[in-house]
Amino acid sequence: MAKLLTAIVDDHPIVIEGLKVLLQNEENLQLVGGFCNGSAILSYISTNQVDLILLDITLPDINGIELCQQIKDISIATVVLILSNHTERSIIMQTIQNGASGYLLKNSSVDELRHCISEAVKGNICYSKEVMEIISRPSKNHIQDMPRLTRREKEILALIAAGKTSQVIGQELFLSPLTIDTHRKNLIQKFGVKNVAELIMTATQQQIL
Amino acid sequence: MAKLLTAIVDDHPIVIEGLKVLLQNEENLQLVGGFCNGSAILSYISTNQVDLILLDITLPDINGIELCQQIKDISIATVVLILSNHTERSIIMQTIQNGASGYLLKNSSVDELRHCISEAVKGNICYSKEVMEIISRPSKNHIQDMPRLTRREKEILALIAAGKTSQVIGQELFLSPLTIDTHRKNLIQKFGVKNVAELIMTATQQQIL
DNA sequence: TTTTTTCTACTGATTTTTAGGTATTTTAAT
DNA sequence: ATTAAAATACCTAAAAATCAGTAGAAAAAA
Repeated sequence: MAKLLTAIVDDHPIVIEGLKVLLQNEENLQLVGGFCNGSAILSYISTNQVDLILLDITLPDINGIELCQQIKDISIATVVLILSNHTERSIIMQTIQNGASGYLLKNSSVDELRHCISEAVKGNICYSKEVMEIISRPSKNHIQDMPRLTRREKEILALIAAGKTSQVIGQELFLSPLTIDTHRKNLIQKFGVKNVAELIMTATQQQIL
Repeated sequence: MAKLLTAIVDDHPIVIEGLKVLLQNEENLQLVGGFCNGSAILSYISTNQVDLILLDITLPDINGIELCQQIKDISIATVVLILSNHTERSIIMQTIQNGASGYLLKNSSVDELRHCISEAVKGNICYSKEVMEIISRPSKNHIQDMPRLTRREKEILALIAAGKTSQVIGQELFLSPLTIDTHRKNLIQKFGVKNVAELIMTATQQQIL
């Protein structure tokens, strides 16, 4: 069996170097490189074969969730394993939805990493212990998932978070302030909150802002 | 010259392992261990000599900023170098105030890490390039430091973030709603924002909520 | 092409917040 | 013991947000 061509994508050089060393002794892995951003790995896989990618969510250019999708678009056979610090249920789910084969937190043990890699290349989906708990029994912080927001809603949410009133937002977007009020109302309803204070709080917790 | 006895404190095993390997070839360093939490390193240094500690801010038990102080209380000669992801000016300043000899972001290059270690053990304070920029020319996100909030203000800020109105907060704290309005006003003024939306946004960005 | 979703805009009433202040009491620090 | 800071509470008035609806036009999906 040929060695798995493996790439690491993480914005922390130290993590990349660390993972490289940790994995260089693995019998069935062949490291092809470490990448600090999304475009680097995308351009690499367009011309080179990569069997396995260890992918971080937080990257300087592209969001890891979308990057996952783009990787699978270019190379459907490449197995993507997420290695992230984000503990939000919705983020985990989105990555799997976008074709990832597993999700580990960075505080996973090295054994867990090894195990998940071997499961993932077998075609199974694999989570680290802690992630398994997050997706199984939703605890206090992970009760509600992120509501689906429309483009306009996201735009207006950001402007509200910047402290702008409906009047001002209306002027900026060339819309009636009454329209902004409607969006405001819909945002509050979608998030199931009582007012903007709670709205902004919830949205930031869910990484929307 | 004897080798520097060096410890790594980070809640990510992968980072610990990575740093270990990266530093094991350094001539003048002798790694004494990796620690996943604050109490582990504290109990270690009470009975063992440690010359240099690479310290993360986010830890499962104790906050790294306070841990830094506690380390220096036990062993004033131990050099502490912060290795963190937090880019908030106030956090950086607090660690230095608490006795740290330098601050690096985790996306620093390995060379920068080496350089900062050598500077720190010489007795100098050393920052990575990016951190230097944060503390030198405060950019958009780091303009204002965290204002000093009183106990009451923090308490009320949290209740506002939970979506409660002044009426409700007043009832809960057995205070006049007018008093809550005053605190609300003071919070908005202290943070230099226009309304609660921006207040909550700013407060979360500065890790106060 | 039809259906559904999103975006737009409105009415009217009510609640809440914000802006300008002032002022007394309590608590903490010197 | 004195000073400074924090916490309390109030007034007036304007601005903004929230609630509870409806509804047409545009865009996207089926």
